[in-house]
Amino acid sequence: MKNQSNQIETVLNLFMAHDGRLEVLLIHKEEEPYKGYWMLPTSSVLTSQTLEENATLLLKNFLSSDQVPLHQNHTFSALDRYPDERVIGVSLVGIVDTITWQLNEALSDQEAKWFEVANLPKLAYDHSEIIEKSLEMLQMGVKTQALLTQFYPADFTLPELQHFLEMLFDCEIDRRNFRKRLLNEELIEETGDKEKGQMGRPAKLYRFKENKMLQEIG
Amino acid sequence: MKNQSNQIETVLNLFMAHDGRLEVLLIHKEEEPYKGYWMLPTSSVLTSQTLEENATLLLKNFLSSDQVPLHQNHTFSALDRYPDERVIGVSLVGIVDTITWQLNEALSDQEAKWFEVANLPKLAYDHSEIIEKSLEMLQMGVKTQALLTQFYPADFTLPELQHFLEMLFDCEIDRRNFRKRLLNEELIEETGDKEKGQMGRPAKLYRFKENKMLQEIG
DNA sequence: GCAAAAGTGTTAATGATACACCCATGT
DNA sequence: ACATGGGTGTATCATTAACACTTTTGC
Repeated sequence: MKNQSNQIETVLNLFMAHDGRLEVLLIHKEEEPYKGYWMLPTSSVLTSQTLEENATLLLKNFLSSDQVPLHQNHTFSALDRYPDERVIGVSLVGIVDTITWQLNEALSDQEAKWFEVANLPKLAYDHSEIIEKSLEMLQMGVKTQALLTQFYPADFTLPELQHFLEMLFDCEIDRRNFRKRLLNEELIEETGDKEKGQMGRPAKLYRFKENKMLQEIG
Repeated sequence: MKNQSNQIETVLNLFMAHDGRLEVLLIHKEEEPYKGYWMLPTSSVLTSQTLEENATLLLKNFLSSDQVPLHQNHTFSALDRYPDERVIGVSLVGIVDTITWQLNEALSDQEAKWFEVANLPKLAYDHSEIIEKSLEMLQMGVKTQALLTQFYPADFTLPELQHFLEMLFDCEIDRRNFRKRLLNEELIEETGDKEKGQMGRPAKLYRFKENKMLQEIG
């Protein structure tokens, strides 16, 4: 009972907001089991690493930056997670902002790709369930903590932000009230610049001012 | 890298609301390290168990009931959690209501005891940090999910409930507004009975009606 | 009848919702 | 000048916050 050993892995959920859409990074599985499926990146945890250290190393395989704060989520321990052995998976969620994001150039689209969350391919293992949980965490985090600023650290437009939230919470938000609220509560400020290259009137660019964040959306 | 093995334990956080106070179950450590300290119950996880199964077995050592739903919280992996080896600890939170609670009679006060959270003894390992995280989770859960009904499934008084929330969120709540809100939103109903044996006017007893729950407190 | 704690209503302020027209750009 | 999408203001409604006196019990 005392020296029972388990295999543990971290499961990395990297999310990005792209044009008001939510995307997740998946890699292509080249071997059985689940050959041809896509999956979240995973990595076995050594006894000399914390979960966060392990996942940060894993992250460096995919991004040019390792400055992505990771948020631990649920730990999955179902006996049939893997076909053969029991592997405990700890899910860690990272938010990649649109400025920092750079997929490692050594990786081809065949190997690793951003997928829109609303339109995922067949997923290996229990990764579909893991992503589901991560989405719940993102909703929670955007409401209560400052996760939104991690998606949009700077230079976002209000329509962009609005569409992102509408998608994440599957709801509709009134443009005028949304803008009014963010400005009245002095959460954001204009950068002075405007978006370019879109159709119609160009949108002003904003950034968040402080760390207080939206209390309720959706 | 593939067959790296880790030791995993569950860490059981049992909470109870008692007279509007929040209490946690601790056991007394009889051996080094941390001899004489108190700690949360823990149990090594076998490869044949899920975390929840393991913690449910652990729970049966302390309570006469095993009908306590467990809520998984954070997983702790710091390298120095234990003095000698690295043990990953998964924290699980259970809420014991005032009706179901029965400490296993084989246990003396020397072995296992409920402690008020505001007044804890010296804690072994990182259990102080673990309890801290659990409290955050309880706050969250009481706000958004129906965790409050798990603390008070039935026959509570409104002052009792109010004091519990005031303690948990470290805030003050107006009696009249609190009562009005719960009744207006039709969350609770009178049982018809009244509290007995207290000083002053006896309080009416209530129970929750449905599963919708308070949205915002504190 | 006195102390202790529970129960009750009204008003003011604040925040949320609903809604329609004008403005800046590219073609 | 027209199509596209972004920016703006006001009135109403709902929710929250503030506040003091009366009622029921035990002693």
